Amino acid sequence: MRIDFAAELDPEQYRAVTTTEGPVLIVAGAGSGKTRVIIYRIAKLLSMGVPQEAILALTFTNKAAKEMAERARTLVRKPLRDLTISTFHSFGASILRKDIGHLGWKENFSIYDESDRARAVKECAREMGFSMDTFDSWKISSLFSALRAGHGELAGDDMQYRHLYDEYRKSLNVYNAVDFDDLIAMPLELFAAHPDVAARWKSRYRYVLIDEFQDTSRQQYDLMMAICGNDVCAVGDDDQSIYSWRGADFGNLLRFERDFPGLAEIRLERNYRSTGSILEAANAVISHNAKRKKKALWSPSGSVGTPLVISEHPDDSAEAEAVVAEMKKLRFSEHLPWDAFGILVRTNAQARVIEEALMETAVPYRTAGGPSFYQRKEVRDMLAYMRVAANPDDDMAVLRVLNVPRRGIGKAGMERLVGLARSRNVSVHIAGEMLERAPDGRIAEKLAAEVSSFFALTVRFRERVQSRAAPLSAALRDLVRDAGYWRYLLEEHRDDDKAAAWKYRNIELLAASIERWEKDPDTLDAGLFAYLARVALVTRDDPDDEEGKVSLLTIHAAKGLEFDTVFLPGCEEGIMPHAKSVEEGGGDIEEERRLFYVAITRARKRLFLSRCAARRVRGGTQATPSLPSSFLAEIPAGLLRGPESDTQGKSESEIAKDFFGKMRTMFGGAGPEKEA
DNA sequence: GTGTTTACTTTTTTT
DNA sequence: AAGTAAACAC
Repeated sequence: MRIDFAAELDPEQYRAVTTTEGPVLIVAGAGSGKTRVIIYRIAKLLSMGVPQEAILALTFTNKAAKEMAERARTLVRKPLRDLTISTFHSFGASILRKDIGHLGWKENFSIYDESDRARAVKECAREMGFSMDTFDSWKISSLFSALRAGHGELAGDDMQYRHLYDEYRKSLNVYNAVDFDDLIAMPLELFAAHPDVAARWKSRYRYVLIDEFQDTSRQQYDLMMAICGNDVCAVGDDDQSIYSWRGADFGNLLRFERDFPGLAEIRLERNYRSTGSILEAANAVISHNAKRKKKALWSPSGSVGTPLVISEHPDDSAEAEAVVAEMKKLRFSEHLPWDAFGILVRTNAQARVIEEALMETAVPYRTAGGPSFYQRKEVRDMLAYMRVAANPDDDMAVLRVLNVPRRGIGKAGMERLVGLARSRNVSVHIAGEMLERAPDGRIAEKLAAEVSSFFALTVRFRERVQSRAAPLSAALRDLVRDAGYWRYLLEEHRDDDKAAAWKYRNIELLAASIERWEKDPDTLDAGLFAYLARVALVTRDDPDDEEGKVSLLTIHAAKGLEFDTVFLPGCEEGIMPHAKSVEEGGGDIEEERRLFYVAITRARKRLFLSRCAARRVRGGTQATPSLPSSFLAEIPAGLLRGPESDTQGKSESEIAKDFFGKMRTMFGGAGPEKEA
């Protein structure tokens, strides 16, 4: 590895990379080469002879972790198998994987996502006799999540759930499961109760690097402090803090300065990404925030670029069509590939209309919104089978597939089992065994037999995988057959076998992706548990940057990315800033502004802002017409211009298309689509 | 015990 | 609009 650090980095970056000893805080503005600095820093450490296993880099999203690992490998040009680059949550999971025994869980614990969590909370509530018709398990379970993550508290009406919370926590232990928040909270508990274990982890990592530091929560900060020594480097930008709703606390920047008084603070304000107009707009907008470290991005190239374009539309589908039309125009006039465009939305719901427009015009696109592949019913069923195999006490998984395909265990049977389990404070698996040993009557006997044949299926699966008789993917394919799942799909969709085939295909895709993962040389542990831990933490598909496609993303998902041209539809009061953040109490307008800032700074050359008066909201049209976002007024007028007049620079067919587009929005309902 | 109909809410953002 | 959960019929 030969890297000329001084030549490949600017002076501030160079300092950030080479200040390897002692605490460092890097305040890195948008587009200042933050990821680059981290990658080079890792390379620097390795070039100094630091062993890979002594380096820990923590990021916030799977996507960032993956990208960082890939870029580091490319730069260093050798495999980095012993380097730890992971998210806080998966790092927490790996700590628990080794040492959860100290806390009274078993190593084969399951990781619950929010739907498992909500369901578990619901079970507990039912058990405790809450009236289920008014009980909102999603709401309560996210309250519990906040509680566990160390923000939010039980107050007022919510006090009644205190006992329920305790019950929920107990039930997780019975299920031998932990939830997302436990992945951070439990390692902290572990370290507090077992200093020897803490010392072992701490001694392993000599150099610790934290990315997106502004998005870390207080607990994550504590976890960092438990692991790191004095050679710790935090990289962040308070202006890009957009996760406070899940406990991110950019007060950690101040805390860090206080906890490491002698730290070196390095500021990266040189922006290599955007034109002068875009930077000026971004700086102007963010300067309205009172709570921030003062800084200003500047462009070393000094190019001004084109003004930002703002346009208004009668409704959201007209807005979507305008975005598509503009892209087609630029693609032609500037020879831009599709992947030069990013369409950034505040909410996933906004993406729908745009997706329709893209599909209609056959524009290739990728999206990170919407439920992930792993959320699909048939895929979740398969994962549930695997989870039961790994951890038979995982009741949420058991209840999901115990009668899928139908085994004649209906509502009554389920209630019987769950009732028995709850009364003895054991999992359904154990309850099934108890029933088998001491059945009372014919029905119980039959029930017990069915339950045990279900578990036998999963045990067989586990044994094959663990004895390495078959790789996971092959074992899964067999399981689909042995469980009769394929036949079940056919029966479920008797009237359209297309749907059945589609679902079967998804299962095949799952098996194929497992196979790929198993064969990947970077997979250190191709075991069942490792796989499940991995997929549990993937809540969203990170679309592998497919080339040649427009990106349609939420602003949150777009953080860290950049595009030649960015579209920002929905610049309306209520969307951006979002209504939920404007209303009384917990709302945080500054965070919304940061979100707007993040969106603006994704653009390299062109930025198109748009808004519309009427938006379609679940069926009907929105009650009151929307007003323009108050953030728009914060952009200096000199940087903005309106859309070009309709006919300018357009081909005849485009003009014609526009004409029909207008007709459609004026009269509605022209064409095959139905009107709400 | 299972299949069908009806009532109803929903996610702001993500690990 | 869509998808789920509960209510209802078989």
